[in-house]
Amino acid sequence: MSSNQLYRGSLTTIIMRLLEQEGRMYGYEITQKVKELTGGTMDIKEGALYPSLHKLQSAGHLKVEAEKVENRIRKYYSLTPQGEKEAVNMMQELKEYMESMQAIINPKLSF
Amino acid sequence: MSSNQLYRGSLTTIIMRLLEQEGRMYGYEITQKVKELTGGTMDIKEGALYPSLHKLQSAGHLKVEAEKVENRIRKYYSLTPQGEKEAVNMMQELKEYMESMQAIINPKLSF
DNA sequence: TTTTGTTACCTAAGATTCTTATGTATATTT
DNA sequence: AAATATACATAAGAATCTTAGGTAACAAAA
Repeated sequence: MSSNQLYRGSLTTIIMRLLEQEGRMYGYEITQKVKELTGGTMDIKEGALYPSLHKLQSAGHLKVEAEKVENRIRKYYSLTPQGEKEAVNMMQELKEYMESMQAIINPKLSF
Repeated sequence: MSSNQLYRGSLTTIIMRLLEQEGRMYGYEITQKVKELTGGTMDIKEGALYPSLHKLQSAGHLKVEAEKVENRIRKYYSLTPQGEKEAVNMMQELKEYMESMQAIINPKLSF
């Protein structure tokens, strides 16, 4: 009981999961990847993304490397070892949340 | 694009869905039903539930009938006709959100 | 050539939605 | 007599979002 992220905080889970899969991404790339994967349904706002990245970084889950590409700065983020563990936890919590929602919206008939 | 409830607001969706299924429920009953359906994983807090019920009511999605049962007041909520429509919308949005999350955490291999 | 669009970062103000804490009251169980 | 369960409620604070703005480089269109 009680350990309920419920619906909030999916953005951090999305970030962590994408970095787990891709290894290394920069902020803008994350917004584009999410649009691509969801067929445009999800639109990560920069006003939400950048503060989230910074928070994950200061929590020690992400590390950052700035690079100049075509005369523009990119900040590449990747998981720290601690972040790898956290990513696993977040995925587990998301899974539980999804299963809980399924149980509510589509309950097993008890007979 | 842009129409993203994302993860927020699942509580209202849960309330609307349960009322769609059960027809008529009171607040405390909702908290117990959610615990039961999710095996205790989800614990709806009263501090979140009651304000949500009141908001849904003033939005015209719910109607309420107070009854005295065993010398205690219960407030039974049910969907208004407008609420029935809204419940369908919310379920559709939840479905899209769930599919989007699936697409992100478990992307189809493109080859 | 000026404006618009894309890439790429950022922050601040405000809105929304939650948790925690607290309160009232009745009934049952320990 | 005290604790637990039932049943409602609100307020303060925390967390997470949207909206709106800002900087800057480059490309394409008007």
